Amino acid sequence: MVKIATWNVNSIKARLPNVLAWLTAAEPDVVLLQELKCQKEGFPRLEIEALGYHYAMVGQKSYNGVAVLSKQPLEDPLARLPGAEADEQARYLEVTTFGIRVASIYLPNGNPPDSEKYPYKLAWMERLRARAQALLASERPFALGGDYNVIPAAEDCYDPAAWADDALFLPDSRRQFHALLNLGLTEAFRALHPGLRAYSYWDYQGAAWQADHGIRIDHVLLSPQAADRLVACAIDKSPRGEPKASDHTPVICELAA
DNA sequence: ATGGTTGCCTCGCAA
Repeated sequence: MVKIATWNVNSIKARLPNVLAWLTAAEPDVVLLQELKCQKEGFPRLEIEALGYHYAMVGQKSYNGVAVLSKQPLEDPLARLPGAEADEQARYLEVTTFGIRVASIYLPNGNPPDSEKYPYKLAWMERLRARAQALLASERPFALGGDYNVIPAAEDCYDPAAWADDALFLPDSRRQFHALLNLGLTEAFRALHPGLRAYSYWDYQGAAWQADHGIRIDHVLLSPQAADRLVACAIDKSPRGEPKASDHTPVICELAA
């Protein structure tokens, strides 16, 4: 069994005690982290390695930044999403571990939709689709996990009307997300829990956590060869209720060995 | 009701 988790930690430095406590309790084999908000030298590698994890990361000052932690070594890192060589935003890291190709994804937020940020988001999603297509041709198991900044459907949102004009829920965002799935990928949580209302993000503002005003935007997409091994997928709400929590909580899936 | 929360490390921006 391989336990793969994804978690947007909203600053690895601010979140370090929470992250270390959760790794110790949940014991995931592979962890995809997003929004590190630091460069390589600021990454708390000693503390992570002390828990038995190898790691790879791509950093950026103050914004973005993604990492992969694994109980086994990481091979063949790809530190950027192909298709825009001038793009300096640290939002993509792909490695091989446990014999599985995994990517940690921090998809652009895209707000406000009338700014240049929205076309950047859609173009980034098109690049991701092209990358997924190339990976599918390998016919090997892979998992693309992270903060997709997309609410796939109305049932993934406490109040769809409140999000109607948001870049996370606009039709073009959802269309592009479903185009990705339609390549033949399996969205692990929804595949195992059709119709279940569950969220992975609650805004810091307006007591959203206490009111359960959440959205489900953190996803793990599996290739057919990985989906055949999928035995469980869950959202672990407990870290969101801790002091100094990230606004996101981990999503975990288990693949048979 | 144009509010409110968090993190970065600037005096605003991004989420």
